[in-house]
Amino acid sequence: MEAMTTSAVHTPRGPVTRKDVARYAGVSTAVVSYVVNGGPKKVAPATEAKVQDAIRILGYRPNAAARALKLGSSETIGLIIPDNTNPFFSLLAHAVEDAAAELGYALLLTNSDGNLTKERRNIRNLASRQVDGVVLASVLFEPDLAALESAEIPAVLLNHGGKSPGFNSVGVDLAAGARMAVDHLIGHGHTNIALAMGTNTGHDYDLREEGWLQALAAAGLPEGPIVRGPFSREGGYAVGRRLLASADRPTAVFASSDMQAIGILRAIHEAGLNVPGDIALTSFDGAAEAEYSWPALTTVEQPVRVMAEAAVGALLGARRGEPAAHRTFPTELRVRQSCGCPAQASSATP
Amino acid sequence: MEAMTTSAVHTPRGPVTRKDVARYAGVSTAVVSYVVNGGPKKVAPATEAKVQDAIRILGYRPNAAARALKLGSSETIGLIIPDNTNPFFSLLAHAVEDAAAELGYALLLTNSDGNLTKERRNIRNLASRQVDGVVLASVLFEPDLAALESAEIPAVLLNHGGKSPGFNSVGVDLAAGARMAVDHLIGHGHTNIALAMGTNTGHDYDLREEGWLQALAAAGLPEGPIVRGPFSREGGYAVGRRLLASADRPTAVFASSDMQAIGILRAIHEAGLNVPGDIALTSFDGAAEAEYSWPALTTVEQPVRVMAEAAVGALLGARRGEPAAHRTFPTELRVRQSCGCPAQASSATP
DNA sequence: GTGAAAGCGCTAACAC
DNA sequence: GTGTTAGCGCTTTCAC
Repeated sequence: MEAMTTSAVHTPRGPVTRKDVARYAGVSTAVVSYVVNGGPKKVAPATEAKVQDAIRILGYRPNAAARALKLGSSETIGLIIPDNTNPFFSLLAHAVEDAAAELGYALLLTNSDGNLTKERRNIRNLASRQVDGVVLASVLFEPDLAALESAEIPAVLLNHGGKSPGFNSVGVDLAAGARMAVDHLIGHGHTNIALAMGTNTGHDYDLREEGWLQALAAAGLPEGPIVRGPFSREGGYAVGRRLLASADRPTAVFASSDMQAIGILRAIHEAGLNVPGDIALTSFDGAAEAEYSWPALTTVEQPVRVMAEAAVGALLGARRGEPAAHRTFPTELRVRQSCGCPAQASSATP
Repeated sequence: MEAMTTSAVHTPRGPVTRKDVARYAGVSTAVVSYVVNGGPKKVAPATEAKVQDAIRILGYRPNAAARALKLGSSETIGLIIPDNTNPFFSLLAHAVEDAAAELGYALLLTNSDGNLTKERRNIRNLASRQVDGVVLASVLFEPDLAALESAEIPAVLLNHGGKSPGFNSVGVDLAAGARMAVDHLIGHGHTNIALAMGTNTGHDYDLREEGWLQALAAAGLPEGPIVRGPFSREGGYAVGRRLLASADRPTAVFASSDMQAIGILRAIHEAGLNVPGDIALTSFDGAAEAEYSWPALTTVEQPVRVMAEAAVGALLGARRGEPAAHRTFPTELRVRQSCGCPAQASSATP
């Protein structure tokens, strides 16, 4: 007698597949697909209910690998950044994750550690994983996207000048942002304004440097000293010490990233000097950390969330055949105290 | 005549598959597999060379989805954390990514934003994506792992007391770490030591609180004030202000995370008070940011990289049938200046 | 040492 | 509205 086989149906061995659901609900596997995906065919309400019950009771979850194989899409996007430990990139990663999740995509995170070999390996790895797109903050100005191209995987470059036609990119106007920060310092009456510039592996001329130059020139001010070092707290610290030791110590400095500014701040404190009294400081990025340094940093904020949404949008747009484009977003000056502006009266009451 | 069909072979339409490689190399698809995977069968050196050439020339990259479907493993692990923007978690994410990449696994990053609904959704999502394991820093003390269990996906809980037998977990001895931090403050002569405790969604009694209590009791000191707030800079700031406004203002405070300490530091600075002169401070986690605050934070450092490696190891071990276990790692006190210790002479010379 | 072929779970023609 | 079925690209058993 077959009467007891229902118990076997209740507990299929191993993971539950669409076949188990179909059997349990007494329908074909196609119908299960239609229900799960809401199409492409319509299903009678009664049937749908039976299937939904079966899914719930059996605890069925579609196998994403099978789906990816069939569809040629993993519903996943890849992110390649130098270091997700850097506040700017961690914010970006979070924003990209949110934007992707919103559309049902998951995020594969990879760090290149500013290392070209790793970046290449990550690109290849993501390509073989059938990601539907890659957001890349490259070490290089012209990254090697061959692996992605041959797999027809769209990519979007981050904070890239957009000089490579044919590639999607999103970024901010670095020069304009830098000008804002330097102009603000000029507005405070400074005439000897240094630049602490971050150094990248292969990038060419950074437009923040140009912005600094432009602002100085426009105000008829002489070029201040330039110090260069890594985009990191440590890099900023080293650069800050050099600046302090120089003969014509500047009265203000524009740092190309918040992390560098944080390091510079430490160097200044250690020297027993005061910010902004002895040296004023502005920087770039708008990291959360910049709001809690002492004094709080006046910084040029990048609209990271908007940029992340645009990046994910561009990726998915590219899949639908939209042409590559460069999208530039405006930055905003977050005025705090490191520049010399007075502290706002705190609205919080203890 | 078929002579010219080679040109068609050279440029297979669409993505290159293992079949194209086989045809080009004049072998069967099985042999291509053997070569790509280094087994399970041996291949003659000459044949192998032909296949490797074909792979290179055609630019073949294995399809991970097909492989995942066949093998039942995506060679991917999932990470669920409250917020990858928090330095502790961003460091963890980086370390997990490294440990996973080392073994050929990729990392699917998800943020729960401290939100139970999102955490659940992320768990289910990762389960359906056939991840080979999940590292979970849960909002709850007893997360709902049903989706993972039914899919037979191992999980490892992070910084979980290890009270749930049957679950893998990795963490540090929170009480011992807290004791270290508080003992150090006691060593500086403080007798009124407050606790700034972070609040989690569903976690029960946090052992850092117990450690603080134990240290005080062991020294015969009275219980200091406790203030509670979110594990964030903002939370710390609010809590700091409350502490400063209280009648018997403490002369020292132990904060349960670096982020809170950063916020407290701001509150103290704004009040025109001095750290460590007026109020000494120690905290917990060992974030990079703690080294660059002013003054630099004395903090209990968690060995994040080691923990990440252990977590990934446990996941893969579980796949091989190893029993679940709780691994506890030692913390270390990074002595800097917020506690009252003198600054080390800096070894760097500008 | 090499090849043929079954089948992983799913989608979407196409037939009814 | 529902069912049948052909593959997506890969791994691996089994035959040779």
